[in-house]
Amino acid sequence: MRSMPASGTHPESKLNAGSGTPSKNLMAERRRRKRLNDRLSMLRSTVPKISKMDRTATLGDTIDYVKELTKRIKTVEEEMGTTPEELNLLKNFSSGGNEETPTRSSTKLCANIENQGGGDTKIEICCSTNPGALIATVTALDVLGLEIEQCVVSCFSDFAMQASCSQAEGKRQVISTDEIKQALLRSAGYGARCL
Amino acid sequence: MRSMPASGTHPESKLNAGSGTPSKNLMAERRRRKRLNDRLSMLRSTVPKISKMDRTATLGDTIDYVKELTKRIKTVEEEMGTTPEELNLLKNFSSGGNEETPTRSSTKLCANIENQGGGDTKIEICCSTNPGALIATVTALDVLGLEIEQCVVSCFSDFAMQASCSQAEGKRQVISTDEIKQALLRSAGYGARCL
DNA sequence: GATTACACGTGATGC
DNA sequence: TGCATCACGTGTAAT
Repeated sequence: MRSMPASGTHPESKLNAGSGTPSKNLMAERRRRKRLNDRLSMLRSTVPKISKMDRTATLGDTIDYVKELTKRIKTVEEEMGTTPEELNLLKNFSSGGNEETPTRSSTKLCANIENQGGGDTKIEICCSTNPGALIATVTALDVLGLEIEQCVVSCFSDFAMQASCSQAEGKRQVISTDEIKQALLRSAGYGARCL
Repeated sequence: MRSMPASGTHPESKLNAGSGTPSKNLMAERRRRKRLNDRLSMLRSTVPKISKMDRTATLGDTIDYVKELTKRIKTVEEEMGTTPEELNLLKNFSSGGNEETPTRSSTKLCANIENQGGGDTKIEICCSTNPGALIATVTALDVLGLEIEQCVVSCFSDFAMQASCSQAEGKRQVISTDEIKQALLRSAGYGARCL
């Protein structure tokens, strides 16, 4: 406890005792110091791991904490980025979606969508086998609000999938077949791996 | 630029000019100030958003940044908890996994797993249609390191899926059929909805 | 020219 | 005892 460091001489120090504009600057410095100490206290209360009440220690702990947080953020967001392609999908959707298909040159990738009327849609997609293609496609359909009624999947030399879907209630209705195609190509071509 | 604040009088200040043990403490204070400034610089280089080079501003920005980071961590981790059921699955796995199957009373739910040898496994699962059952099952298989080679899905009155899987390389090998069954029942019965 | 921010040296205080 | 940390008042450069 350092407790009230004995401000010693009250305002008006030795040299500028009688002048009219004596401690203008002094007061400013006092305020500055106070602000700084307040910030320091806030820091101490914000950062959980405070080893000592030292100024330097506080700053050091803060640095460590920030680094640790950014690290965690990074890893977690990486997992988030690869695991559910939904976010990327949604983003690509809201931002127009027809920039261009990222056709991942030199790997097979094609899709065929047929609107059967009555909210029913027939899906065919085929691409070179990549881990996660199936899960990405299923997720993409889910995001699009297309419920799979029946599907057949083969993942040997290529990944091939045929599915009959119905438009889920309450989801974004009236999606064009082309939108569906773009989304599926995107997700399947992405080749993102889960976990 | 505040640039080399003119240290003014070199070591040996006005009062302790001739004494032998004069500025012992002085040096210490110098070192202290240096350490503190170093920490401050490290902070400035660690925190991306530095509005001004002020000491107080630096601390303030740091506080804001830490708060923002913790906030993002919190929200992201919350999303992680709900969106991919993988984490729940993995947790259930590492913590024994055989507490009891949460058999979601009054809804159909059954699975059958056959080990075909050579890392090949035949999966059959059937449950009352619930949104997300397919995606949950596919995700679960992915987490288990089982790559789907072929599968057939029907989602009309019930959700039914048959699949031939092969053990993915590098993933946790030698999973018992019972473990697979438990995991699948869990995920399918969960009925968790993505997004 | 007034205000702001900093570094400096020093005395005080707790380990 | 010395060693570390702190608050203080002041000089001074930059805005």
